[in-house]
Amino acid sequence: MPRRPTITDVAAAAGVSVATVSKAVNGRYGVARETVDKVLAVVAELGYESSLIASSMRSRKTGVIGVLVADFEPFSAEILKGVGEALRDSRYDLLAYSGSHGAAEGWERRSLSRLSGTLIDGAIMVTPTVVNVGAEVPVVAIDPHTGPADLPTVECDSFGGAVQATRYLIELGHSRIGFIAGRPDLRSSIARDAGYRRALADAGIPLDPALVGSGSYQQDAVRVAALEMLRRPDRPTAVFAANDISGLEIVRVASELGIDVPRDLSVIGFDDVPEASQATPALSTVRQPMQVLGAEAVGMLLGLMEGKTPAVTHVKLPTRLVPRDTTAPPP
Amino acid sequence: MPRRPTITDVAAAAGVSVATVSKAVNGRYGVARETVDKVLAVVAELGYESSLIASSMRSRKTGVIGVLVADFEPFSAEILKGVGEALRDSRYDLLAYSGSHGAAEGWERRSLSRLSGTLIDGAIMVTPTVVNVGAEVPVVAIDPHTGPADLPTVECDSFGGAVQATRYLIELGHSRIGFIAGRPDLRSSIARDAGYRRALADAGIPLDPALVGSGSYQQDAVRVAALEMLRRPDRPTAVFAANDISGLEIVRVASELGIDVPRDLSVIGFDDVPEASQATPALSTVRQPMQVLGAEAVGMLLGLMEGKTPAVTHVKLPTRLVPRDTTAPPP
DNA sequence: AAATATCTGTCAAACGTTTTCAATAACGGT
DNA sequence: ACCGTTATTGAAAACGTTTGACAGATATTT
Repeated sequence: MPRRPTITDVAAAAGVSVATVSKAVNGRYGVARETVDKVLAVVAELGYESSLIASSMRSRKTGVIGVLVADFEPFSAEILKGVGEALRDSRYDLLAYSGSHGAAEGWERRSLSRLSGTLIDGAIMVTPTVVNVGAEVPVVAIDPHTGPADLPTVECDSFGGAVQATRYLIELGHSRIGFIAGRPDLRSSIARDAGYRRALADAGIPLDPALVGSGSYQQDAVRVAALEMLRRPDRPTAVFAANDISGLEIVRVASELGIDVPRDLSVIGFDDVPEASQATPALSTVRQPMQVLGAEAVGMLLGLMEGKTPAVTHVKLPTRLVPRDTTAPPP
Repeated sequence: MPRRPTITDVAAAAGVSVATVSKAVNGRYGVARETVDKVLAVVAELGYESSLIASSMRSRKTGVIGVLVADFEPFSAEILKGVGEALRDSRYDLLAYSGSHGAAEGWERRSLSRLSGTLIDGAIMVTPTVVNVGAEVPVVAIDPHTGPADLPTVECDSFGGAVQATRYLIELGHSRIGFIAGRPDLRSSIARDAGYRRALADAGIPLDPALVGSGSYQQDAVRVAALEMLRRPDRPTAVFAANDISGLEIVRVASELGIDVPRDLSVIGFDDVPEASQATPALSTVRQPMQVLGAEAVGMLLGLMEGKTPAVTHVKLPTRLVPRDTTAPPP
């Protein structure tokens, strides 16, 4: 059990004081060139690395950024990827913390308070319900579905994306366009609904309430809504789904009903989850640049951590239309 | 900026010494019942939480377990989920660290050495190439593709799973069964190959080298191999792919060649990635219980951390056959 | 009533750093 | 030779906690 060498060991081996070692290692001013070299040589030889704990203790900085995710699902994973990437060449480490499942109400706040100021220098929350944080460290929220509006936030332009998707269907020639909504309590979901209505209104197409189903982002709810909508004699020729999971389910339902996609029915989703491109036929959708979301959040957080109040505290990233094989002109 | 209260604040407010507070908070023996109550009341009132950093400093324990993942992809995410779940009711926190991408060779070792003994009490490695760790903390590897054999390891029974899959095809009545291999340098890949051969041998079916293609787990390599195999006049009636990605690609190739799956060709994969069940037709496969992998690793690691040398250092989890829509009796 | 055991609580020393400040050495200018 | 700079180094304090040794006070035994 070779004990990890401490700064004292290095100091002894190099014949200098610990203070000098510390300065040399951290590149502080006031150490002779040759002393630095000598110390560094010993450091290399002994394989010394300063203890994150001990240095944090003194300097009140841990060099760790915490990401709170509700769960390790694909969406969070993509964001984590982006965050990790963005952090790669900063001097920060990434601590991903999942409080998911059985956890009692309010775990976000508790986790945050437990970690903040003691283990992390800043936090990014990727949790649907964002807490009104009383944290001692800067916090940025990614795509919060609900929560206080004063928290610095990075999200996608759900409204714009929905307009884009709907308009695309309109431009293909569709005029009977259905919509499967998401969970009515989520901000993004509401925005997508609004975008759909706006695009319709812009094109002068009246909204037919019979073509709006509620899916709640849940597979069976979507199935029910889709079945009902597609069985109508005046069924839509195209459907916009508030997310890809819903979109894929609609395609499945259509195929069960013998409706050919995209010949008889166009379907477009939202998110561009990995499954969307894997499916057959590949789902047309609106891409959320999730990795960019993460990166953006990092940029914002780093700014906050340096004490500067950033000009913008609410970033909205543009979405991109990704036409694939489930959309075509109406029959 | 309300400074977070320290143990000193609590001690002052409760009119006792810091030592007593520490003992009360940590439930140590030797402090009167009513004193504990008094202290705890103050703690609650002030919202005191001990500094992870400071306590780690003294007690040499951080209460954090690190998971090193190569990348935040679905596979890792599932494992993280399992690990997080298993850690939920232990007193440990989870630190996920990704060293992916551009990182230079050997990042695993460096990250581990940087974190170990200073920020984490134990580590789980979910990296293809596992380092010959000189870490100061216990380490468990999950499904290492390569690396030293003396490291405690948790993995799936690739061999058994491959036997299962192949035997299943045989039982359906197939006898010309192809195999698309994975990367020849990975342990799991080799085991799947061996399992395939074993099942064939057990059934007295001679191995036809023409029916074994090398896919390397890469989409285009799989495509080439599959094309070649399926264009043969004596093409197989079933194919076992070393992983789902390969399996899905084979289905795709088959459909391009006008070969109906599963009527004219059965395909079975390995892993049960989310896409497998989403695809149409849904891919038959062999499921790796990834969340269980994570949980198992946690159990092992916790044991190691308590100093006990566990009876088994190499756990092999059973896989489960998941028949879906790409397998059927031969024509 | 004395001796001893049991219980509580406090003191002070660690843990490995960083950082401030004073001490020393070296140097150039007069 | 002396003094004022400047460059380099080391001593010591601080960060917030845990913990072992110890002292005082009660309670128990003889």
